[in-house]
Amino acid sequence: MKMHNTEIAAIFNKLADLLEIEDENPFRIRAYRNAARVISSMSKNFSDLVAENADLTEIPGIGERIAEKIKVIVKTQELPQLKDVETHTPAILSELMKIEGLGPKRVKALYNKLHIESTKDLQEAIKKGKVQKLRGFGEKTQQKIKEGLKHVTEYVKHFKLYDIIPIANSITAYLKASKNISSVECAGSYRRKKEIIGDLDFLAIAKKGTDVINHFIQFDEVAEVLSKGTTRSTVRLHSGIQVDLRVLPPISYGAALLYFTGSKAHNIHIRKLALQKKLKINEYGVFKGNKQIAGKTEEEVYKSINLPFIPPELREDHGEIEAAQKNKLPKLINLSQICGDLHCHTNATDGHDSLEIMVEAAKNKGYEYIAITDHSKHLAMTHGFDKNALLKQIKLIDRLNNKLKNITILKSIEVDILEDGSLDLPNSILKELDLTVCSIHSKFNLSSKKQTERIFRAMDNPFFNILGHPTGRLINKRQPYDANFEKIMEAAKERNCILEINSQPERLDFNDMYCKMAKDMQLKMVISTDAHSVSELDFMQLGIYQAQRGWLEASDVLNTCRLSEFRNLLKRH
DNA sequence: GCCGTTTTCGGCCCGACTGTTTTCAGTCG
Repeated sequence: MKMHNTEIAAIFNKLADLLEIEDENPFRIRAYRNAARVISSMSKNFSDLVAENADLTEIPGIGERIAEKIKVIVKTQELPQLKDVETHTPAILSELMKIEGLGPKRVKALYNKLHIESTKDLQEAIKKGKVQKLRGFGEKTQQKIKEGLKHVTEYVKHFKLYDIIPIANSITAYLKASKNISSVECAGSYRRKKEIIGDLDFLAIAKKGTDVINHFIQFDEVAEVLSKGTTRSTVRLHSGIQVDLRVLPPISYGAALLYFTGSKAHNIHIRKLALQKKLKINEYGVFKGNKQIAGKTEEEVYKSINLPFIPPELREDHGEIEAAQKNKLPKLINLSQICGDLHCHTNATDGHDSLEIMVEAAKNKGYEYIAITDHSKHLAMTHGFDKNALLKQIKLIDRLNNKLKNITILKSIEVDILEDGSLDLPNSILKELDLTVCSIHSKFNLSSKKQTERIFRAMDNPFFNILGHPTGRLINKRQPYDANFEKIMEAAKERNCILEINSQPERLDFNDMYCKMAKDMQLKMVISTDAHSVSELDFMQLGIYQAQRGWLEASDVLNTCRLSEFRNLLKRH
């Protein structure tokens, strides 16, 4: 069994939870949590790193001790130290820590005084009113834990960015309508454009906090007010998402925006740099002693520690601060640079709109080209094309291209990669096309070796151009298929094949880490929508966000090129 | 347990809100 990075990280997080309950050295605990974060955000698999005998201590946050532990975990699937801890602190207690309102101290008290080891024990103790009698707990705390217990299963879900956008917009509009508020920004992971959002963090600039907070909690969608002070409040909406609002004066706007945008790791790194310069950064500003020397804008804060502005999409402490220090931040790609969409379906297979309507919509977006990529026959449920159906579409496109002005339709297909790595249609027809998008839609469960070789073989076909949704993952639903994506990237580079960033909200595939890895390897990429209707052509923005998080510049993405150049870059040899 | 343009020892980001307390601990972000 190959351990995945998330599983290794989970072991360190669990160890950290249990040691926290045992009141261990908080810095050691922080080191474990930090390592867990680093491990889960690495694009390269630690099992492979260990197999290659790589020096893990070169990774920031991983020292000799943790490196040793990782090796043990990879080899034995467990960590003896965790087993030791579990002999006096049951592992299940780390589950209780996930309940809102319960931290290490309270979990410890519940375990020591009431022998509570499970959510069921906890429910019963609450029913009997035992919890509120514990020292330091009280009636309200017991009630809060009772509520927390309800939500632990109900709301332990994360929201896809696309689903959150309209919610964030409606809250922004609602807050902006208040005349007490001079500006509003949705910060947090939303501003960093993460694919998954846990909660929303709003920042409002106003002279008086109380009026703003009172306005906020009266928002229609608010189901429950979790906390409410003079400058800060937390609510839960009917949709289940938690929303924080923080109110600050204009002089702190930049510092606050930086602080609430995160990520936490980015902020910690920034603050450490400030300390080296004998400065203190908090959400109110940059301070020298007691004197505020910056904070009105984010630029000001960065400048105070000799850094240029760092775009929110990069703020993960994945090297952006070091890059900024060397003045080597990427010039991130943006939507206006896209010249065409290279993955679209029509109602000839499983799309909603006709070819003509899709093309017209692409033209209205100002695109110079659009590739029509209906499915191939293997996907029977989509009424995928056989050779004759594709031929018919090719002829239709030829006719349309003769009539159309200002846009060119590229003849294409999303052809299935079959189990043996062959493509679902013969080369005799593929050679008539301008390009192919080749994708896996079946047999997701092959072994890593077989899956990797399947894709190698597909890429060996001279008519293979773009690998569609390369990892096959569906956010919150399906893991990427087991394959060695680093080797696949190397193979793509050797063969001059292209990788797709699929902009469908539940795919966003490649993810940010693979994008960055592909950029570092100087691979060619395209950003496509996989649109099944006219409205889905708008998904391009989501793909752009993902590319920005992956540090991509226009020069990394082929569909920022004009048509003639794009055609040249498509050529395999 | 990690890390180093002040360090191989001695630091480790910083503040708001709540509830249970009579001055602060616990939790959260």
